[in-house]
Amino acid sequence: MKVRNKSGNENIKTSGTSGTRKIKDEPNDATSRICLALALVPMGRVVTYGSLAELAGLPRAARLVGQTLRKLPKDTRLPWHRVLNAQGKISLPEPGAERQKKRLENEGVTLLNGKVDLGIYLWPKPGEL
DNA sequence: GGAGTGACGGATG
DNA sequence: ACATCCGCCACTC
Repeated sequence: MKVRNKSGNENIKTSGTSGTRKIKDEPNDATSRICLALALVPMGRVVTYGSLAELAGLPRAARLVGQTLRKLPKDTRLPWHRVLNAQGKISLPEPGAERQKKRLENEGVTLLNGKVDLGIYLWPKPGEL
């Protein structure tokens, strides 16, 4: 039996009571919801950090998305490569940027001059969700 | 409990 | 279109 969640089981605990949380914490922590929202992104489509945060119910927490993705394990099945910044460009420094680009093109996402046309690939489109 | 941080975003120059 | 600055939010030390 393989451990699909090496730490997944309770990987994201601690922060529950981080303090900033005033009333009760919601069913899921922010990090968890970001992962869930990310899992919904269909292949061949992309989302921006900001929109993903919003989809996760965390408007304005775009940076959180970045920090969260940063912590993702290498073997994660989440489509982290479908996340781009609001400019339609890859934010990842160097190491992963190339891999991300390759994966995107592999899914049919065309990068023009290193940029993706969000008007076409951004998910969800109005009325689509 | 407090300060620093970041795979961002939007406004400005 | 590009570079810079400031603001945001939750996480980490």
